[in-house]
Amino acid sequence: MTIKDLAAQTGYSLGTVSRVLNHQPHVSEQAREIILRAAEESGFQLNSNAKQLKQQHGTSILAICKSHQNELFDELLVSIQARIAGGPHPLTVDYIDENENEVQRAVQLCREKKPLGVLFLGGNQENFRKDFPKIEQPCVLVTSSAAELSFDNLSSVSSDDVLAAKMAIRHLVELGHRKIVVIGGSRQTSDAARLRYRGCLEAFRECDISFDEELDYETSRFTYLAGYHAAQALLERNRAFTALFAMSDVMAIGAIRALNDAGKRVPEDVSVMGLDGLTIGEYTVPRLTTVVQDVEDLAERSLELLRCCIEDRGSACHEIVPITLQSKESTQRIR
Amino acid sequence: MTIKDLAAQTGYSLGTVSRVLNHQPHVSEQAREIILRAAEESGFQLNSNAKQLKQQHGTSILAICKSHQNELFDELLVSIQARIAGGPHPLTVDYIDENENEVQRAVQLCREKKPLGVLFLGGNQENFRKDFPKIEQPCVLVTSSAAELSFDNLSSVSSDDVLAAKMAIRHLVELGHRKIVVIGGSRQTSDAARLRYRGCLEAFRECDISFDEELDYETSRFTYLAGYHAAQALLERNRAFTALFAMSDVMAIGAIRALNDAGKRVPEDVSVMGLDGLTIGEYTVPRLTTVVQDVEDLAERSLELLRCCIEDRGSACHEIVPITLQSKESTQRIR
DNA sequence: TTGTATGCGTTATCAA
DNA sequence: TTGATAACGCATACAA
Repeated sequence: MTIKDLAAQTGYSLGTVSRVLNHQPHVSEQAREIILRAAEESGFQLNSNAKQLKQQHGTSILAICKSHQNELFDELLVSIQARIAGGPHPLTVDYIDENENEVQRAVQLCREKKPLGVLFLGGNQENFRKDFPKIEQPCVLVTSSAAELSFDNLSSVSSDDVLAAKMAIRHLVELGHRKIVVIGGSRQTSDAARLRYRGCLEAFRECDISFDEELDYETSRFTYLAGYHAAQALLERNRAFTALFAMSDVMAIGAIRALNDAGKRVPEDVSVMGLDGLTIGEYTVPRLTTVVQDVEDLAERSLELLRCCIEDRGSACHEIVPITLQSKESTQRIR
Repeated sequence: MTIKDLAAQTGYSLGTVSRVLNHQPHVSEQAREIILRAAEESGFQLNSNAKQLKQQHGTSILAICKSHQNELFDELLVSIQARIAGGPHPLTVDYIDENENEVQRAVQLCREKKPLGVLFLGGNQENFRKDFPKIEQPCVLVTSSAAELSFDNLSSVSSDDVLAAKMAIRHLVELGHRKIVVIGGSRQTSDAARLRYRGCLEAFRECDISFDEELDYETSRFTYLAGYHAAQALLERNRAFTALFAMSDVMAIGAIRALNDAGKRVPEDVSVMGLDGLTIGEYTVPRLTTVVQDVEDLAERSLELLRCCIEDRGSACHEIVPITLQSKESTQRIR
C-alpha cells in the first residue's frame, strides 16, 4: 500500500494525496475528505524510509542512555517518553554500556538515521571533546554540564553536583556526625563522581572535619551490588564511622544492606545518605534520606532546550535545575 | 557523503562500491581494499533510509515495552540489549503506557519502519486477538503465553503463571500460614494477573484454605505506590492475616513498607512473598522471598525464537521457562 | 570483475 | 487547485 495506490483508488494524483497526508494547504475540502477517509479505512501509513530519504532528515528524537543500570536514567526515560508521546517526534532509545563511547555511537546513528536531535543520558566530557565536532544535530547532555565544552549545538541540563554532595555532607555534619565515609563512582570515568567528590572535600574542609582520601573513600560502580561491596570494604577498615554518604541512591541501598548484614542498624548505628531521589528510596526500610534531582524538571527542561534548538534554531545553553535535600529515616542526630 | 561520492573518489563505479560495502563476492581484492579504506577514512555510513527503502524492510528488531513501571521489563531490556549489541540488528525500544494498545502500536510501527521482527514485553490477549492479523513480521510475546492464540507468526516465551502463584501460596501454607491475603493486578487487563489469580485459587482449594475473593484480594497497578495502597486497604479490613502474597516484587516492596508504617513487622508479624525475582529484592530489608522468573532465560529464548523465525523461516512456537522459589527473609514459619 | 540503469515511496517544483 | 515529473541514496538485474 503506497500513496500511489491511494491515488489510483481515489482518482486523485500522487501530488494531491501527498499534500493531503502532509496537511498542506491548497487542497480542496472535497479532496481532503475523500483521501483522508480512504487512508483511514485502509490503515495507510506513510513509508518513513521514503519520506526521510526525500527530506534528508529523520523525524525522531534519539536518546542515548549510558548504563541502563543507573535507575535514575530509567526514571528520566519514563518522564521523557511521557512528554513526547503522541507528538510528531517519536523517541528512539539506544542503550549502551557504561564503558562504551556514547559520542562515537551518536556520530554513527546521526549519519545513519538523521534524527532531529539527540539527548545524552549521562556522558563523559572527554568523549565529547574528542568526537562531538562530527555531530551537526542539536544535542542536550542530561545530568551533566557541558558548559565548559562550549560547542554551539550542545546544550546541557544538570544538577549542581558539587553542591549536591556538599548539601549531603553538611546535613550529616549538622546532625552531629564527624566520622563520615563516602562511597562514590570512579572519578576518572564519571564527571558526576568527580564533581561530587569535590563537593565532599569542600564540605569537609568547611566544617573542619578530617577525611582520609585513602581510607574513608571507596570507589564503586553505580549498582546495588557494587554499593554493597564498597560498604563491606569500608567496614573492614575499622574506621568506626557514624555516617556514610553514597553518591547515588542505588549505592546507598546496597550499602544499607551491607551494614545490616554486618549487624549495624541504620540509622541507629550508622546514618546513611544517598543522592538522586529515586522512587524506590521512598519504600525502603528505613526510607532513604537523599538529595533529590528532580526527574520531572530534568526531563522537561531537556526537551524544552532541544525543542528550542530544533524549531527556533536557538543556540546552546546550559541550565542547572534545583536540587533539594529530603530528610527521611536513614539519618538521625548522633547520640 | 554518499556512495556516489565514494565512487568518484576511488574511481570505481557506484555498483562496485555498493557491493564492497555489502560484503558481496565478485569484487577484486584491490577494489575492496581501496574502497574500504576510503570509507573508513571519511567515516562513511550508508544511509539507512535509502537502503531500507530499496530493500523493502528495515534491519532492526523492535521491542515494544508495555509499562516502563514494571521493573522486570527494564531488567529484561538490559539483558536483551546486551545480547543484541554489536550484532547486525540493532534494537529499537518503544515504550507505551500500560493502558495503550500495544498491538495497534506495533501495526503502525511495522508498516512504517518494517522491522525484521518484534518483541512484545508484556501484552494482552484481547489486543492480539483483534489486531495481530495485520502484522506480517515474526513476533515474540515475552512474559505471557500466546499458545492459545495460534497465529503462525507469533511465538511466545513465558513462565507458567498459574504454577508460579501456586508455588508462592503453597510455600506460605507450608510455613503454617492459613490466613493469607493477595495483592494482584487487574484480571481484566493483565493476562498474568488472571493466571496468577487462578493459581492462587487452585492452591487455596488444594490446601483447603478459605479465601474470600472480595475481602482477601486487592487489585493494584504494578507500582510501588499501588502496592503500598493495596496493603493499606487490606489492613483496614481487619482480616488478621499472617501472610501476604503480591503478584509482583514491586507491589510486595510497596506492601512491606505499608505494613511497617502500620506497625507490623515483616516477617515476624506478617510474612510477605513477591513474584519476579528483581535485583532490588536482594537488597531490601528484609530480603524478599519470591518466585523468580529467570530474566536471562527469558531474554535468551525470546531472541533465539525470533532469530529462528527471521533467519530460518521457522514457525511459531511457545516456550515455558522454568521458575524457582527463592526463600529469603521476608517469610517465616508461623509461631 | 566491473559499469549502467532502473525503481523503491516520498516530497517538492513547476506547469497547467 | 491539481497533475506530471525529478530527485533523494541505495541495491540489484543485466550488460559489458
